[in-house]
Amino acid sequence: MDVKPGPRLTVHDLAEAAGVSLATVDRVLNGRAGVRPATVEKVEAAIARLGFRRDLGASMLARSRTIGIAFLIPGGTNRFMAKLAEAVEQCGRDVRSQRGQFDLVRIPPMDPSALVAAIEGLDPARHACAAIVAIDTTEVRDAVDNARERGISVITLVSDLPGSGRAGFVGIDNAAAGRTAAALMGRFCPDGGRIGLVVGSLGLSDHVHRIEGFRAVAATDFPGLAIAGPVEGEDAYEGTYQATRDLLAAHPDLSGLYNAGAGNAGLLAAIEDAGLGGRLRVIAHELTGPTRRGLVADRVDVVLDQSPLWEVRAVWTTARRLVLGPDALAPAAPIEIRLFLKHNLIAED
Amino acid sequence: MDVKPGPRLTVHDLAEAAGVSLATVDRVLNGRAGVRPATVEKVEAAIARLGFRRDLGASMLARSRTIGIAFLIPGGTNRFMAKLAEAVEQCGRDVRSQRGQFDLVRIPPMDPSALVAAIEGLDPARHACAAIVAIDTTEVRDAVDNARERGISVITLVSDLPGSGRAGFVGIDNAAAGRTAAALMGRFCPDGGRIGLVVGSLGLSDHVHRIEGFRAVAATDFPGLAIAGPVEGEDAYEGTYQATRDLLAAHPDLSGLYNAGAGNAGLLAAIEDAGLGGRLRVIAHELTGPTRRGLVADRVDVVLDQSPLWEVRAVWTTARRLVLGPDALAPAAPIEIRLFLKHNLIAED
DNA sequence: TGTTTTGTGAGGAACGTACCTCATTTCTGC
DNA sequence: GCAGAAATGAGGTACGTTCCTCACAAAACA
Repeated sequence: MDVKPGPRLTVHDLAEAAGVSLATVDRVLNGRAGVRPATVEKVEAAIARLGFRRDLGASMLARSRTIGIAFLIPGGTNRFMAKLAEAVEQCGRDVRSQRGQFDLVRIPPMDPSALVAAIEGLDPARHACAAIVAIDTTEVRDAVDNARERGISVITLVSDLPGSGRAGFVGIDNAAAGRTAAALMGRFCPDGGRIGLVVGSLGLSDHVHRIEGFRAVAATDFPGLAIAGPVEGEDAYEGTYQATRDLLAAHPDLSGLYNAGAGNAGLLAAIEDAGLGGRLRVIAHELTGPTRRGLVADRVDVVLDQSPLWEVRAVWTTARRLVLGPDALAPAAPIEIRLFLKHNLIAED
Repeated sequence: MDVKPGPRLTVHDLAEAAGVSLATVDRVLNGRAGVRPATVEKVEAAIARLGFRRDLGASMLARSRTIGIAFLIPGGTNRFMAKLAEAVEQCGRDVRSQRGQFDLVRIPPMDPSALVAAIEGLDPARHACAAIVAIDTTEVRDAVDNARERGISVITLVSDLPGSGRAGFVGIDNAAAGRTAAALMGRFCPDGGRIGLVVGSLGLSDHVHRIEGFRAVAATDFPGLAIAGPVEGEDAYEGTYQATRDLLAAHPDLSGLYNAGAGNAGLLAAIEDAGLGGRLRVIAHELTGPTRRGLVADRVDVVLDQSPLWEVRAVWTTARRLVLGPDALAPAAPIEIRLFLKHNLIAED
């Protein structure tokens, strides 16, 4: 598989090397029917031998097709979702020069019916793909399967919908995130103690997986740790404030809090109002305004983050692969769990 | 700046909107001379108004030019450099469909003259850019400036060469990495103690910056911490083994080690041979075989990592911007300091 | 043997941009 | 008002791929 460094390898060279015509090469390359298996093999052998990769720019140009992706992102006050929406806008600007077309739709948060309605309202002619932050209910699952039949590939984003007909998932391994949080919390509380758990909703699979991961490592690696909760804060200020306040009141001995959901501003306010600021180990998710300020002020110890921008880019890569075929492009790298302390904070991205 | 969703915006539309001819639009877009400032402004206003972005694929196609990048990567046993070389190969395969051509050259490690010779041997006709892992000496600096004059843009990778004519730097903020390491080490050693510092060489600016960052935070935030070293391990097994062994012998009271360089296998072997395995807090750089195994075996507490693959991709983005102009493409995001504990380890990338 | 069916070849027209030549217009300085 | 320079317009070709149509050959059927 030695690759010529000289003039660019084209489909013409490939046809010649395979001993077939350009038309046949094209049929093989684009998976069109009407080619004998033996001939397909000849062409594929030549591709491997020459190390041929089609010119993606020319390919997209000739197709004269833009890749439309609808991003269905929950609205409301959730800061992470706001950052995600921002990332869609930013990445959307960048991909326009690669024939990408992102459309951002904010939908009511925590509302399966609204999500279903949004999915069903999509037009396959305009959007080859949809990226959704899944809510794990049967109706959503059905809507995803239905969209697939209508010709819309659905990619789940941040929160997955396993077992459905989604074309892919872009997001972190939430169980691993929960395990990591537990490992850090265990280190930060060497004398044991009780840790309070907070989530947005137990209907969100990402939050549930985090809690499960946390519990698992806490039980095996740090038997000295006790657990309270989880309580649900609805991923918003008020709900999280109240849930945290009640949790702190019920367990005055708490030595740490792990918020697997959003609503960090409310959580931190409740801690402050209880006069516990700085005396609790706090681990939270997503680097946003409140968590960033919390790190700097020593009110948050560690933030686990998934980069919205990377996630949107991964959706783009996944969608391109769906349209162009898996051979045209390398798959998107898995999204990583980023750990932030006060000292390795990065500038806004 | 409302963007039409309909048919794709082309240079023709742009010409019409600006009230000029296609030729003039072309002259403005590609920075050619012979256009009145007022006309340039008209075109740029139209670009902004329509939100025009040229089709990168068509652009590269018409240019009929491939972007050649030479990667000058140190050879030897350094595992990180091996991963970097691997990333060049992998990313090189992917970018071929975008008219990229990566050439990997392994050069003798820690050898400024070899690096200089490699730079001077580059052919501007073949390589528009060179990515080098810089060694901070005057001769290297001169070679970079010289290459620039010959028409080769040099991008420094991993280790920077500030003040030289390099076209950009791709790598982490090493001082911030050192500060982060110190913050973690301080938390892990709440009772103070002495921390041993190891580097590959004090001639490598990245290692030096890490040490400086570590010292700064240790001094201000953790006055209880004392420091031994740094000792130099030459970024290889034997040197690092001996340097660590001597350090441990000279300071039997050591409570932690921070290796700002490579040679982690040697470092861990020396710890094990001294019978200190598991009793020292160890913070190291770069997620490679030895550090990964060290994490799993509880011999390494934290690994700070820069992703070679991201770095190579960032070089590609930077090089494309150099060739296509800064407006054609968003700049590469800064490389992040990744923190790995046992629990958030990722699969090989 | 003739007639479908299926596989293959030949050729050409897009796609959006770059870059070339040549003609024409508009600005300079005098 | 004129020569000369500078700015602009008009129109073409090329890049590598996709996707057509049409013709022809080889296999399958009767």
